[in-house]
This record gives sequence, structure tokens and C-alpha cells, in this order.
Amino acid sequence: MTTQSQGLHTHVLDTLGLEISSGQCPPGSVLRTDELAQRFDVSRTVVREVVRVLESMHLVESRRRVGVTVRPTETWNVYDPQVIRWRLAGSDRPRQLRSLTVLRSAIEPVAASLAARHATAAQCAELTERALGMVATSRGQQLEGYLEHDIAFHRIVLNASGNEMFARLGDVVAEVLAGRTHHQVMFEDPDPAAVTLHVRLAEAVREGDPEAAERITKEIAVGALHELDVLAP
Amino acid sequence: MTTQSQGLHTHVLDTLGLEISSGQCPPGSVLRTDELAQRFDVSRTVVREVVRVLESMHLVESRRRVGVTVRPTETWNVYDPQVIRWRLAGSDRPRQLRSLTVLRSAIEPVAASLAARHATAAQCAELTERALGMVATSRGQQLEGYLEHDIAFHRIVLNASGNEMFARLGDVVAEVLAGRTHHQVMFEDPDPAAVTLHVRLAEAVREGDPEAAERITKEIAVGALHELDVLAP
DNA sequence: GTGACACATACGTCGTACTTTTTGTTCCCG
DNA sequence: CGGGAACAAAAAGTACGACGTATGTGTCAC
Repeated sequence: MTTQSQGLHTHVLDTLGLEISSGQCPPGSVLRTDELAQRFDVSRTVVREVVRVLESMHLVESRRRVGVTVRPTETWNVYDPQVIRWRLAGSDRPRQLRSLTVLRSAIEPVAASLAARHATAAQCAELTERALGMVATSRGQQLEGYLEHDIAFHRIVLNASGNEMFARLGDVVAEVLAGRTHHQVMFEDPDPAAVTLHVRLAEAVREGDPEAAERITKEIAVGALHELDVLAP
Repeated sequence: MTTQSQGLHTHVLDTLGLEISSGQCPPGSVLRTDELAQRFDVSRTVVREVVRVLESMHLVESRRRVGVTVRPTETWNVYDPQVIRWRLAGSDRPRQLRSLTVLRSAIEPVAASLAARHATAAQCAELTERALGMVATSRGQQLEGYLEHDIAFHRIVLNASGNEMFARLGDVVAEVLAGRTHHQVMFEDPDPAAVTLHVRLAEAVREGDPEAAERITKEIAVGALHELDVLAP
């Protein structure tokens, strides 16, 4: 699931990134390129490329004569979808999931409000379609199908906002929703109230009602936060 | 200002990143590693490392037998501070500045509200100090000093929110404010109303009043957006 | 104890050679 | 004339070895 050996680089990057963001290799610990090359049985070239990428994510810092140092958590590029995936797969998933959900609760209402103003007819149509899809898959253990519609739904809202920064948060939301469904144990069907709210949000956007769209999205966010409180440690 | 020749890698990365995000090398155009190596007079190794980093930012895609292709704008990691800096220095600065300011207007009110609940005494103290610093530098063409206090002020609010995702947006805000002061032609002293709002925000946080903090921050954001409307093409 | 100097070390850069994958072309057969 | 299979070229992917360079550390003399 993690990597299908589509290149040495990817494998080493994924492994190292996961190890760092999951807490082994704590901040301050040093790695040596030669050792890494030995450990993964690859050339130093590959390791160096990986280190450079990790460096661009501010996960590590490479200095002469000292080695590759793991940087403190506060400097990491936590908006990088790759980093998010690593952290969500790692140990402090609950904390991460909460941070991301709070972020969503700040962004998505505003995005929905903008979407109600700017959404095209096509976007409204697909939004409604996805909402109906969520209704259709909301019962009977069709979690995967529901997840797909849910992700698509929120992505459309974010795209329809017309703001590029919001739109690019679609991947983050997708990671959160997928993480919630897969990692969190989710035996039961989704909350019927949440499904209804999505349908009503689609309506509000279609009718061009920014205030309603914002209010409904806030309700969805509150529900998501509450859900986390119930299930988290 | 762009690069202090602290390594070949940095120089090539900065140059290429800027060229791509500024629109020359439009999406779809292909670059060859050998050509790049020739052009920058560096080894293929260096170019490959740069390409890998650019790839991790989703600015380019490297495929065998075809070369390094510039990816469409929608896929770029626009939350990477490096990318933001490049785009802000490039051609479509106005659009970018607007997107980022809208993002701020969504995030910062919520962050301020949380900060009013969670800020420590030390954070409150520094916040007040910075607000006073802004007052002190608000007249008489002390733009650089004002900018420094402004950045620090917003960074404290974001940090005090206690949410990691908000905190990490400090760099983004810093880039926006710096971009506004430096690139935008800013002859005049900052808006006195804005300065007052910052002082009042510091008070609201210190007094633990989330509603007021949120409301005041929204006003600051509205002012910033309005300022853009006045000065933008 | 302090300062300067030398040394060891691990990253930084380079050049080359070889491998792998993709793509475009050619050529044969139906 | 059309389609498919074999082939060839191109460009990235990987490996290896060498040397450059900065920099932490230890030593030595004062």
C-alpha cells in the first residue's frame, strides 16, 4: 500500500519520511548518507536526492562535517500532502487529525460561502449529484463508496470557491477523510444528520445563498469535531 | 537578494523555481537534464537533485525518455513557502497576494479566537509589546521597522492559537506582509485604523475575549482586502 | 585557562559508465 | 493498404570513484 517499488528513490524517501515523522529518528538525531546508502543498499546518489527532498520539506538539515540532522517538528512543512500522509500513518494520528479538522472548520465555511457566489451550473449539478450519492451510500456498510462521494463533494466546494489556496486544500481534506474512514475504526454507518447537512449545503450553493452555505458548513465542521472527541483518546 | 551563492544546488533551484512559477517555462514545456547542466555549468548530479526537489513540490514531473515536464498550475504545492516566495517575486503577484489575503481572512479570525482562550501570559506580554512597537513605527517612513513588528504580531497570534496548522501559517503571513511592503509600492505610512485594531486585538487576547478577538481580526482582514482593491490592477 | 593551528570527517560536486523504460519507426505479414 | 511486432534511439535512473571544501574537535604551546 505504501510503495509499489516504482523506483529506488521513492522507496527510500517513503521509508525515511515515515520514520522521521513517526517519531523514531527524533529531532536532533543525525543520519549519515553513507550509512543510509548501506542500509538501503543503494548508491549515495539516491540517498542524496532523498535527503534534498526531505530538506525541502524542512524535515532535515544537511550540514558539512556533521551529517543529516532531523529538524524540530515546528519547522516541518505540515501542509505538504506527503508529510500529512506520513504523519497520518504514523503514531500521533489523533493529534494530527484534530489539527487538520480545526483547520477545515476555519476554511471550509468561508470556501462554501464563496462557492455559493461563484459556482458554475456544472459545479452545482455535480455537487447535487455527489450529495445524492452520499445519501445512496449512507446505509448498509458502503463506507468506501460513501468516502468517495464525500471527498468529491468537498473538493467541488473548495474548487468552486474560486480561490486557489482553498482549492489546493482539496488534497488535505481528502487525506483527512480517508484517514478517518480507514485508520479510525468506523464500524457504523455515517451520521444521518451529516448526510442531510451535505444535501442542504448543495441546495444552498445552488440557490446562491452564501450565509446559509457558511452556516451549514460550520455545522458540518462542528459535527466532525464532535465525532473526533467521541472517538479519540 | 535572491541567492547568496551558498551552494550550487540552491542557486540552480532558485533560478529554475522562479522561472517556472513566473510563467516562462509554461506548463507542458519540457526541460532536459543535460541541457540544464550545460546551461548552469554544473554537473548532472546537481541538476537531478534540483529536479527531485521541484518534483516534490509538484512543479515538474520527470519521465523517462521524455524529460522533465512542467506540470499545470493546479497541481503545485502552493502552501510551500518557497513556492510562495517565487510566485510573489514573479509576474502574477497581484493575483497571488489576493488569494493569500483571502486565506488569511479565513484563518486568522479563528486563530485569534483560539488565541484569546489559550494564550500564555508571556505571549500576551509580547503581543502587547509588538502592538506598541507598531504604534511607535507607524509614522515617519519607518516601514521596515513596522513590518518587523507586524510580522511578529501575527506570528504570535497564530502560535498562541495552539493549533499546529495555524502556527505553521506564520511563514506564509510573513511572506504576504513582506511582499506587500516591498513589492507593492508603499509610499505612505500604514493606515492608522489598522494600527489601532492591532492594539485592540492585543487587548482582547489579553482579556480572554474570543468573540472580540475574532471580530477585530475580521476587521483587520477586511481592511487588508480593501487595501488590495485600491492598489491592484 | 586560552588561543591558534592542524587534522580528521562527512557532505558537496564532478565525470563517466551502465541500465531501464518509453516512444517512435520500420518492416513484415495478413 | 492496414495493423501489429520487432527494433533502435533517447533520456532519465542508478552506480561508483575521486576530489574539493567546510567545519567540528582535539592538541599544543604560551
